[in-house]
Amino acid sequence: MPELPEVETIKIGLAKLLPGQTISRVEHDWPKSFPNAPTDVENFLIGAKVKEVRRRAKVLLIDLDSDYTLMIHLKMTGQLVYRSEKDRFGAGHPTESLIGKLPDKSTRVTFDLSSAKGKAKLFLNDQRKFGWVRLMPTVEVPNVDFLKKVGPEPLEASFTDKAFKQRLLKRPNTSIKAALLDQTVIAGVGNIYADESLWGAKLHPATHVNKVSDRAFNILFKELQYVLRLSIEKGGSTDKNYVNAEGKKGSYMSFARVFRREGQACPRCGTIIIKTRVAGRGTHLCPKEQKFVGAAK
DNA sequence: CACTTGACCTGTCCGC
DNA sequence: TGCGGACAGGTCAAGT
Repeated sequence: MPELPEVETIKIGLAKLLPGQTISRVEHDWPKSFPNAPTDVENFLIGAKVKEVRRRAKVLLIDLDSDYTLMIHLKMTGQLVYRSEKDRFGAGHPTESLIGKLPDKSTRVTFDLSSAKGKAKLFLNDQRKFGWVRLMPTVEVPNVDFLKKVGPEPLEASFTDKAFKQRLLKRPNTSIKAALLDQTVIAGVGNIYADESLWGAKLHPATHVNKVSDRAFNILFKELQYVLRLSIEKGGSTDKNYVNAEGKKGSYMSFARVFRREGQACPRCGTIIIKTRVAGRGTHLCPKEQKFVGAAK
């Protein structure tokens, strides 16, 4: 569920909190959450100081002054929550907070941090255990399979409508929704923003890519950028358990037009929004405005 | 090769 | 109330 806007929101939060902090200890209770921890932690993690926090696609990168990087993928239910000692590591925030005392039963990895300002902890929580952290030399980051194959960032200024169309046409015979979700086509789009942008462009998610007109590509591009930017501004989407670096929810869901709004009125035409299945995913659409125009020839 | 489906997991919800 | 099964959806591996 963390998609581009959610991971970006966490990145913005951690970028204010982590740089300058030294990692003093790490614990993990689920080996798959931190596969290479045993071999590299002592030498390259403990005692290292955080230099910078970055994001690429849905991946978070925490660069350390040991020239190692923590690469983190939250997959579906991952949370990365920072608590300072002042917060007693878990009093919780009075408002907007989804989680209370930490660690909780979904905590998989705990990093202890220290700086001149005091002690803190960073918790990787993950109910479903799909997420992971890996430690690797910073220079190796670009060579990780996923990052070698992943497509361009949709909000980069250099990413144009022309490039958008070109990338999607890499998958001419699949549905436009499957192409949007394909991380090797474009980085960072998941189920929420695929549905939201397709509604914006009045495109049926099952429309085959080679049936999409130039005009529709251009509108879809603008709509995708719009929903991603709006969501970052609103702190992301909290559907079930997404929270930012401070444990707070994002509010995009109250601005969503179709996602999780089956049974409600389409904001443009009033038709009841339906939920169906496209590209193996739950898919929300307005059946009047998003007509299926036919499969590829 | 292009594309789709299943596995990885756990919590929640729905029907019986 | 309890219980089985479907469902949630990011990515990789396996299948068509």
